[in-house]
Amino acid sequence: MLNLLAKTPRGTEDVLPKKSRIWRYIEGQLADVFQLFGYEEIRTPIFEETELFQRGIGESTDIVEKEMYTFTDRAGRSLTLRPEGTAPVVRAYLQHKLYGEPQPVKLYYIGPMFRYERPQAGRSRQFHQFGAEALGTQDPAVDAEMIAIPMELFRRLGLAGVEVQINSIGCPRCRPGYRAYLIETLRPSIGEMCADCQRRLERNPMRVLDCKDESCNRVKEDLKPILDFLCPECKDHFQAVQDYLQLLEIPYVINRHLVRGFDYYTKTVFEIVHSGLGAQSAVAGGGRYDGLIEEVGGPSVPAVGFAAGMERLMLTLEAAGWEPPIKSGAEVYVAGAGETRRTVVDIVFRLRRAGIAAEMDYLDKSLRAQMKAANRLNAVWTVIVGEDEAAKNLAVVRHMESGRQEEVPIDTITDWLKEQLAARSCRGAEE
RNA sequence: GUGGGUGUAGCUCAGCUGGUUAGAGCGCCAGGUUGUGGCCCUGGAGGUCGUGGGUUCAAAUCCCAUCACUCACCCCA
Repeated sequence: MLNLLAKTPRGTEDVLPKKSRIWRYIEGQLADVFQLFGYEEIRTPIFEETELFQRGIGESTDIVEKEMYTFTDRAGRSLTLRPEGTAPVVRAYLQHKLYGEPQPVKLYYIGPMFRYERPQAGRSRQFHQFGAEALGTQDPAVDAEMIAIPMELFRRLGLAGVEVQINSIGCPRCRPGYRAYLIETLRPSIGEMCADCQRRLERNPMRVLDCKDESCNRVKEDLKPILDFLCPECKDHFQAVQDYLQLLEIPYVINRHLVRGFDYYTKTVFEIVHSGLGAQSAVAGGGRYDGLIEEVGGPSVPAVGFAAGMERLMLTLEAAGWEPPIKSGAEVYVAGAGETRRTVVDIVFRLRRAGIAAEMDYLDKSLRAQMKAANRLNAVWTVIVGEDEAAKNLAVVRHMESGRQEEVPIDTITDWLKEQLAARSCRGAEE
């Protein structure tokens, strides 16, 4: 269909104006919500030392094993396009010794992430996440905050039908016991499990809980949940997170099979899912990672975070029939008839300098075609400059919705329109 | 990496079992109104039928390959 050169690489896309308007709207709401919750923005590089992700996310995770965009620069360093946002934030926390500042440090980010995967609905190779990290506290109230932030954003956007799922996967003290339990209990019947689970049992036994294979699940029916194995500290913490969620009136369900793919998680893990997404049902996910900072060479500092997918969020909004509040393309269109080019250009630029969005024709079109364009742009007013009137310093100003029009002196047109538009937005604000 | 589906105009798609110059709706441009939008009417531009090969007198249509897109698995936002 198209020349390969006239095409974005697989798994990437251009965001054209129709969509970028939605992006900007959501990004605006996002900035407001983060501000309310006390988070400030951090912008980290788009690539990092490969080792940061290997150590942070975990050598045996799918991301590190087969999904990273890794390259060698001219000096022979191994660099990787960031596949997620937490490790870079933790790196920045250490690099700039933010642990020396008042704790917790609360940061948010938004930007592109890269994973080499087969694209499908809600999944691409370059995608965008926004997320937050709170470093330096183990207060379960912050765990709840990580769920409350995206929920508040969704509420503002009017997105219904999301479900919060939470679980606890314990800590280095209690999780090994559960892993051992799983391996011990399942190994005898390993032959009855699906191929995926046989592999999972070696690599990441907790993953077998998440399997969808029917026959395979019969073997696991009687398995005890990890919640039965939590140490007192983890148990209390999980209970406290739930208490806070109830206090905040955020509905949630406990998903005992929720595990998540990164090695760094401890205690609380959660996902926010939406049915409009197809197979990739999570719009947001996150959890606590009390061991990560130490793992990448820093002090032992507890932390929690979440990340949400921009494209996935927009898919859910689309599925729900959501439309962004869009401003019209131009407030005023200036049309010309006859030899009036200079006057038209003059009026347009004066309007723009006065802060009024103004547009004109650049293709020498007929007046009729210019009116069509004004209509398409949703212009509130159209200024029609005719030869005869212009000679008398006059122009016709037409209110597009009502068709009402009158003659206004050209040199007062900016103020006249300013007044009209201001009156209109006042009325709009009252309604 | 594995499996399924689909590639015809800018967009959404017709084109049956192969048969002249490949169509519709929407969009775009122009005109109907030589100085006035939305509705309506008329006309126009725009297509290597994804690409390459094969079968055939003849291929958008059948066969093969390839590429792209798409959905799903694995995994994740």
